Parts: sequence; C-alpha cells; structure tokens
Amino acid sequence: MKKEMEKTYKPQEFESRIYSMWLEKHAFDAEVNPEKTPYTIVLPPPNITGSLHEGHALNHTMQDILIRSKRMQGYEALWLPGTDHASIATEVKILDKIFQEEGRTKDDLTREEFLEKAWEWKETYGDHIFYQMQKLGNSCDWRRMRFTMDDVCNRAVTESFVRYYEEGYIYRGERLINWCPVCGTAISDAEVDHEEKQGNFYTIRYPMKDSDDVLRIATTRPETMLGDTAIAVHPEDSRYTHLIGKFAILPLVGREIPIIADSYVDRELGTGALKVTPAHDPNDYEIGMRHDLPIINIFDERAQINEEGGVYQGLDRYEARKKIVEDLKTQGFLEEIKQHDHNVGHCYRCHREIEPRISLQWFVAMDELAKKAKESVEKGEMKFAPERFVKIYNNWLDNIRDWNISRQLWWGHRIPAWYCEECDHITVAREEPLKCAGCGSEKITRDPDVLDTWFSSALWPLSTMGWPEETETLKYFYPTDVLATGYDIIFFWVVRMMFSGLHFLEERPFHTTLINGLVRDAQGRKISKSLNNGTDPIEVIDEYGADALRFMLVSGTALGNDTRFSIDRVESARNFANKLWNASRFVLGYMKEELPPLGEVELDLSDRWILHRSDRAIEEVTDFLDKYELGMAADRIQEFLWNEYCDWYIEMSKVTLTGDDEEAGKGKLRVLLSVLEDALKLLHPFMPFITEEIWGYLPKREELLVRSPWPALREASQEGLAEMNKLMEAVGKIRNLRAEMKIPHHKKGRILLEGEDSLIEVFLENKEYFRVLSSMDQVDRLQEMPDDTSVILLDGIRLILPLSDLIDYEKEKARLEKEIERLISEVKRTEGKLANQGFVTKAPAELVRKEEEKLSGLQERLEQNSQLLAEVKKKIR
RNA sequence: GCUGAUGUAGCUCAGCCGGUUAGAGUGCCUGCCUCACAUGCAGGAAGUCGGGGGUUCGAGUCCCUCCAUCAGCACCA
Repeated sequence: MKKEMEKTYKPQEFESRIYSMWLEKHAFDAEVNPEKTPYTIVLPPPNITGSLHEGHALNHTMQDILIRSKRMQGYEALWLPGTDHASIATEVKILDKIFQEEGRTKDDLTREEFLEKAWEWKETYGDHIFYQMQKLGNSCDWRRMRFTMDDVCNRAVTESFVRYYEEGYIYRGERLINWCPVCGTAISDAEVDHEEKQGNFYTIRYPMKDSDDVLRIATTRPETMLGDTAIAVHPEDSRYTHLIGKFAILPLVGREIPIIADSYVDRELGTGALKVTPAHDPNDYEIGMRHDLPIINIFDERAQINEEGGVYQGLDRYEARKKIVEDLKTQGFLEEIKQHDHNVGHCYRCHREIEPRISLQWFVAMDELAKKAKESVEKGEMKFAPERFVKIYNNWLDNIRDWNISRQLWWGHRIPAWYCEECDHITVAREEPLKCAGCGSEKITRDPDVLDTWFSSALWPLSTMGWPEETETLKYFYPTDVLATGYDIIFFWVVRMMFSGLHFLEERPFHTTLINGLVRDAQGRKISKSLNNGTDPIEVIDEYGADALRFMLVSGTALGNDTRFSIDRVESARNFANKLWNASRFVLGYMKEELPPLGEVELDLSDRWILHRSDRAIEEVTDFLDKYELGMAADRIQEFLWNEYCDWYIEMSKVTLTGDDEEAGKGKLRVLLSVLEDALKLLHPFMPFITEEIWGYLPKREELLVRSPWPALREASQEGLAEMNKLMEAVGKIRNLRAEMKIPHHKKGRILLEGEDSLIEVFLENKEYFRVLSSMDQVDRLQEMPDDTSVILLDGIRLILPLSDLIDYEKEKARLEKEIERLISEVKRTEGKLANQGFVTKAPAELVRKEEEKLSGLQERLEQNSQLLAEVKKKIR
C-alpha cells in the first residue's frame, strides 16, 4: 500500500504534503451539528503589521493542541482564524513605507490614496501570516476566516457604536486625553507606556503681586508654565496659608495667577507649591476643574508652541524648554536645576513622549460596563488559567477611566457620526444619512476619525460569527470556550471582549482565559525589535520541522510562566520525533498481513504491563489537558513513548518477534501496534505532522488521524505486574553492576535465583527478558553456591551472578560498601522517625506501618549485604 | 509606592492540597556503531530546593521576614 518509511525522520519531506491533505479532506471544517457539542476557540487575530514571531507560535500551538484534542474527543471543534487591521500600528508602518518609496508624507496624500495603499499592504502581509500559520500546523477552519475590516465585522462595529450611543454609553466631549504628537492622534490610557527617564527639577521663583514675596516652585516641565493659570498649595501648609487668595505674576509672561488651596498638593514634594497647568497635565486638569480655572492650551497637534506662547510660538516642546530655561536664568527667575528621574508616558507604538492635551474626542463610559465585566468573573462565569491573573483583570477594572475611542487616523473603522453645518446636532446612524436628523439640512459631513483598534477587537467573538444577525453559527458556537492570549493584553482585550459580550448578548464570550507566558530569547531577554533577538518560526520549521518547534514551545514549562526559546531544546524535540519515527519503523518492519484483534491475543506479562502503562498515560495526559497543563501533558507522552514503550517494551518484544512462534509473533505485533496507535493519538495534538504521517503507514487505516477518536482505556488484566516491576528492578541492578565491572554487552552472563518461589517462577518464565535487557543468557534456580559471585539483593529474591573470570573483588567490595553506607543512613533515618513519639502518635497509622515495614526490609538487606561484604573481604585476602 | 511572579543539579525548567532516597531534559564523565534509532543504547557523578525565623510529629512544599531578579499598575509638580 505504501512505500517504506525513510530511515531518518525528515519533516521537510512530508509536513506540507500532510497539511495539504488535511485541507483537501476538510479535516478542520466545523459545521453546525446538533448531534455534537461545540467547542470553539476564536483566534486572537494577529496584526497585519508584519509576520508572526515565536510568541504567536506558542499561542497558536496551545490553541491547536486544545482544538485538536477536543476534535478527537468528539466535539464539533471550531478554530476560527482571522487578522486584525491594527489601526495605528499599521498606519505608521504604511506611511513609513510610502515615505521610503515615494518620499511622500501623510500631508501629501489623500485619504483615498492612502487607503488604496493600505489594502495592498493588508493583502501582502495577511497572506504571509496565513502561510506561517499553515506551516505551524494550525487546524483552523479557513473558510470562516475574518479580517477586522470585513463587511461582516464592520457591520458589528457600526451596530455596537450606534447602540452604545443610543443607550448613552458613548458620548463626545472635550477632555484631557493622551496625545501622540508624532502619530498625530489621541490614544487611550492603556496605550501609554511609562518609562523611567532622566530629567531635571527646575526651581523657579514666581514673584507675588503687591508684595516683594517670592513663591518658589519646582517643576520638571518648565515650558508648560506658559499655560499656568494658578499656583496651588496645601490648605494647611503654614508656609503658604497667608498667600492663599493672593496673586502671583507669571514670569516671562506677566500674567496674574491666583494662589489657591488644594489638598492634592503634597507638602513634602518639591517646594510644596505647585504650578497648575490644566491643559497639559492630568492632575492639574483635575485641580483646574475643581477651582474653575481657565484652561490655556499652549501646544498645537505637533506639540509646538501655538499663538498662546507669544515669542515662543513655533518652537517644539524641547526647544521651548531650552529657551525658556535660558530666559528664566537670564532674567533671574531660575533658582536651581537638580537632576531628577521620573516616569514619562510614551506612545506604545512610536515610543515618543505623549503629551496630555485637551481635545474633542469620543468616549465610552466605563462604570457600568466595567461592573458587568467584573461581576461575571466574580460569579465564576469566566475563569483565568492560571487563576492568579484575575488580579490583573480586577486591578485594571477598579481603576478604569472612560475609554477614549476616537483616533485621528485613516486606517480603521470610520466613526459613524455626521455633523451638521447649520445646527449643533450630531447624527449617529447605521447607514449614511442624507440629512441632519436635527434640522434636516443636507449639509452634513462625516467625522473624519476612526475608532480605536480595540473597539473592533472587543467585538471579535461576536463579529466573526455574524452578529448582530442571529446566524446559525452564532447560535451554535457562541459563547466560545477558551480565549488564549498573553498576559500583556488582558486589559486591552480580554476585559473589553468581556463587557462587549455581556452587554450585547448577555453572556460572557468564553468560560476560560488561558494565559501563556512570554517567549524569551535564550538569555531570558524579552524579544524586541531593538535587540533584534527574534527568530522567524519559519526558519526553525524549515530546519527542524514544525512538530519540533511546537513541542519545544509547550514542553517543560508551567502554565502562564515565561518560556525560553532555545535551539538546544528544539533539537531535543526533533530527536524525540526521530525516536518515534524509528520505533514506528521497528514495528512496521515486522508487520504481517493479518493480525488478530487485540481481544483475541493471549497477553503475556510484558503485554499486560505495557497496556497498563499505556492506560495510565492516557488517563494522565487527558487529565493534564483538561487542566490546561499542556507542558505536563507533553512531557508525560514523551516519557511514555520513549522510556516505557521504546526502552522497555520494544526491547522485550524482540524475544517474541525474533522467536519462531508465528502466532505469538502476530499477537505481539498486535499489542505493539495498538499501543503505538494510542500513543500517536495522544501525541497528535502536540506533533500533528509526524503522527499523521506515521499513521498513514500503519495497516488498514482509512481514516485520518486528525479525525480519529481519542484513545479509550484498554483495561487489560494486571496480573503479575508486581513481579514485573521486580524483574525490571533486577534488570536495573544487573546493568549497574555490569557497567561498574565494565563487562561488555556481548559478554553474556548467568543468573542463579534464590528466594520466594512465586518470584523465582516468574523470573524463570520470563528469563529471555534478562537476555535482551541485560545480556544475561542463562537464568536458573540456585542449586549450589558457586565460588566467584556477585550477589544482587532485592526484597524477596536474590540474584547470584557467577562471574568467575570477570569479577573484580576490589570493585565488588567498593560496591557493597557503598550500598551498606546508604542502607545505614536510611536505617538511621527511619529508626529516628519511629523513635519519635510525636510521629508515632500523630502521623496517620498507615504511614507509621509503612515506615515500620520499610525499616525491617532495610535491616534485612543491611545484614545480608554485610555478610556478602565479609565474604568478599575473605576472597581478597 | 502597590500588586504579582520567579529564585530547586553547570544550564533550562518540573515538582509544592506537607509524608519513601527532591525529578526531567540538556551538558559533563564512563562503556558501547547490540540486527528501529549514534538525532542512538547502557551506566555514573552532580542539588544545606535564595537567607533567616515560625507553624507542625514532619517543610522546596504552609506562614512571616529579608535579599535578588522580572513584570504590571500608580505617582512623582
């Protein structure tokens, strides 16, 4: 049926073929199916600003593992993919590109010209992102792919804006907002990054009107004094109480400004007197509101001094600072300059300092929506995995301010509001209105601004499914199950999806938020453009295969913790894949035409053992997956496949496979095959390509692995497993001894058994295992003690190894002494424990009994070892 | 300043509803090209579980405190 498997695992030769096959056979398509329970994940849409990085690879792998395992577990599993237009980030990049290619800036372009370029960009980068996702193996239903600026999504955005507006949540108002003078737009509080910056504290003398007094004021931003409209002091600050109500003269400007009392002022800080610039500082703005102060805006939208600044007009903020400090100095107003480090808000996109600015913007009132979002989590409707992230969520909701949603940009959803030239009325509508809803005038113009990217992201689980229409998809797949994302966007996105879903559909959009850590570089640094320490996942995939990359990303880290990206670990994962590849080749190499069904196979001890181990692996992996412990699940499968299936069972199976009992051989193959099949299923969500490829080589397989059912427990008889464990322990001891004596593997050996009959029986029945596992080709019951021996002691049985020409008594002595030393310390520990009245009376009886048993066993072995040592010492003499 | 995380073998990390001799991968050392695999096999060495205190019969595991590293939030006139 198929060609033979290559000798070495070469993922490059089959990964893309396998992926195409999945697509051809519609393996990822999810349909509305009342017979099944839906399981839905909506992909956090990657920004079309560029390509996917390792962080995406981790995030996508986690989702794919969940989706693939649920699909196999019988759910109608939908993973809905898409991309995000990323308003500000993309606009910045596109303008950059246009400038580099054509030398034109935004001022030289019309909105239409720009948008045309933007859509071209979207096609190019969007396609690359899909290519990357397919290389990774993402099992998305591509037919349902969405873009945040699709018609379907646009409709949801307009609908929610209009509804929020009609319900009074959205309003337009003049507020102090965060303004990025470089991007030329307002940004929300969440989009401001605070960075520690070195700055100066300037102490300036403000002369009082009508007296010779001087008020000393410390500031980090002297240039904003042009907009000062008051000086605030603490109402109980005895240094200044006599000045409250009087006026000072603003240096350089000459304006009279009042001294006011406000308890916001910190008496300890600076001079205890605060210049108040309501137009350029959030706290000053609050003070200004409280005291009804005039607001003087001194900057234009590029943060250059405007006409309010008199002689300083036209200077940008940094030039203005320099010039004003100079002038203050020459005119004798500057008292001192002190170095002072402080946090300054920066634009999260262009990393330039943001400027607080009074501006007319659209806002979403957050009080009620935040309450809904918080209550839902409190009621347990949505849980974080791991739980601790609920604190970030709550912390943000507790301190939330109204959300500024308008952006002075072109790339995005244009605000559906029209202004009338003849009256004050604002028309907010789903469709473009012909006339003003207030006065009927046809002279209306649309708001030029677009919405914050996150406004559409907030609707993602709804909009992708066709909301506000009540589509079948929405009814069946909403609410979704899991939202997988990094902790850095809990408040950008998780919070906002929560209240959007709760508000519009009265149901939280997902029951679990799965938080993945950051992927750091090999040195543990955050991946950043400035360090250029990122790696394109495609490069890793081309070299090692997507399976290795995926496995490396999820294995060995706990949920929510950061992961390091290391090529060494990718190699380990690739080696594991190679191991599986070769184990499969081994099994297939012995394949026969017809094998009996597992139920008809006469199972031997090793079969029962591996079926039992396999059942435990199935149980534990399933359990880890249910708890989102993907790293633990991955490690557990690897342990099973490598250490149990390959290292023990395959080795033991050689006894039967190379024997001449054909029936037994077929039975053995059936077990090998069944266990391998189950393991491939368990591993498939983690390493989808290699498992599907191997599956294709297995006999009589019409179904794809991706669509196969999750393994069920085999529940074979567990008879003899205790003896099996004893046998394996004996093998370990023999290997250890042979290694220490440096006996080469081709040098066979003999074992004589003494001890409990039942154990001896089992050992004799399975003596071939000693041959394949530890090169001991003769196993017999002890008749007569030979001369030159080494003795291995286990509870219940002694293995006597006649090693005449091989034994090195010095080494044997050392081995026994080491063992005795270990036993003595153990005995002491255990005796101490049992001598402790507290332990005996308070610890659980079961535990005390176990300790007692342990002690007697230890003592017995200690005694026997001591005897052996005495004999060895005699031999040496 | 507040909150959270992290600190366990050379390195990367598991473990922690308290209870055998603290695990894995990798690296290192030793011996093996044993008929699936040298991307491998077998064996071995290696850790006062960040410091201190407490609770307990018993503490990497719970509590307190300190130190170090990281992250988020707030504020800094």
